[in-house]
Amino acid sequence: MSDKREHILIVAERLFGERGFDGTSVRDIAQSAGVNLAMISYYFGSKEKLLEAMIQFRSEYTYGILEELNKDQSLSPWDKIDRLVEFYVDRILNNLPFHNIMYQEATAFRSEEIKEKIIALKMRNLEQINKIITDGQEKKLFRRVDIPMTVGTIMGTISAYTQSRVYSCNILAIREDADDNVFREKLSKRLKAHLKHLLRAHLDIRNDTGPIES
Amino acid sequence: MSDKREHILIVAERLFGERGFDGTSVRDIAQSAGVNLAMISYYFGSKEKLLEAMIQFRSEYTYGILEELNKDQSLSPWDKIDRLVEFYVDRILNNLPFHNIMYQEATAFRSEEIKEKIIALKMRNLEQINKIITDGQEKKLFRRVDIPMTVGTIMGTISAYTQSRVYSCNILAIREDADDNVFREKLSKRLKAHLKHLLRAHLDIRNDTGPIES
DNA sequence: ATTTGTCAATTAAACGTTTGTTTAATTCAA
DNA sequence: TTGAATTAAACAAACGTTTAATTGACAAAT
Repeated sequence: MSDKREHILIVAERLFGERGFDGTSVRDIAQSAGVNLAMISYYFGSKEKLLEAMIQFRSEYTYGILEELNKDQSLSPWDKIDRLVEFYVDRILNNLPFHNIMYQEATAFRSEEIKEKIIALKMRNLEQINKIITDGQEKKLFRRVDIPMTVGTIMGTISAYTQSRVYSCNILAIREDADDNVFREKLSKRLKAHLKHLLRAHLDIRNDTGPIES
Repeated sequence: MSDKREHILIVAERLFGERGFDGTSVRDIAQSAGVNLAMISYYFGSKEKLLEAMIQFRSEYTYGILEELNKDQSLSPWDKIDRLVEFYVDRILNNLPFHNIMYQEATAFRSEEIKEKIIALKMRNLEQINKIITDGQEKKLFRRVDIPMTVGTIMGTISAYTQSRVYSCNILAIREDADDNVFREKLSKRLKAHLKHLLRAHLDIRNDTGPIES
């Protein structure tokens, strides 16, 4: 992929993430990327094809990481859960614009092709996490839980704090105009701790106790 | 509020939820609502003001429910958690378009006024849930957890399954073109069961056990 | 070594739509 | 008869895309 093409993709990713797909014009992208307006059509064919190319680009970039984690025989299921949490929090916080686009696009109408790509991506990830949890169940470490819903909890919790920076800054008790790295660092720590804590209680087979004392 | 004004709001809500704010034109709204194009400006002033009016409308509609739940002395903290889950799942699933708008708008750039309104709404809800959980902690039923993050987990888990119908249908193992009521019913049951299960393990003070057996 | 040919890269300009909003005239009810 | 409700038409601006002309680099031919 040529440097210029990739550069356009990265700029567009940031803009889409900030202002949404419809909220970003081809002219905005061209100007921010420092290229002529016509180059977007020249390289990608259309604005929508650009979005498809972006998803493709990022998918390839991520590919295989979950699979590697799964194959690693030296890690216990509990280790893998911790690694999973760390991986997802880091991955999402370090690619906020792209993640926001995926979130927006999954909801909005848009082309069927794009929707299918996003869903295929989700399904593939779900499959890998499914393996980790069922492995833990077979080893009598995890109790029986609703696995797809648990995945939704992980992703949803992270997303709840990445979609609105102002809200998150309120929760984290930092200034809204705080440095991006400070924001990411604080949110990352908080999310990882909470999710590990949550999943430990949720998955631990020893917590299959009787009814609640109320 | 006049009937026609309200009717426009409801129609716009559905369209915004389906196609996004930018993806819906004023002409789309006018046509779907069966009113003249100029009536939107006449009633609301502008498309953006319409969105503000919509948020106001729905906020008033919800107002007080969480507060009532909180005040109810006859319910134990565990009861309140269950009620909370049921309330939120029902509330969101029965107002999917509006909820999707709130999600989209919180991320996208848009006007500061709208963002502030959404955040104020979130903060108010957080405050109520905070009361429920701290009450449970004082009564030695709940352990110490990260409360804002826990709220994020509840909202995020629900949102993860409301933003993409196709994905959710895959998980629920139903046809994508299934009846809306069937979809809502199935998803509602699944989400409520998972969230109650999850929160029980997460909050129960008896689960403050030692290190994990790995 | 210089010229020529070729094709991709790049440009400014224009295309036809669609956008949100406004205008000015008309309808309608009180 | 007064004022709100409603309408069709028009507005300028912004949109995504296309066009046609120009530039630039590099291989082939002289």
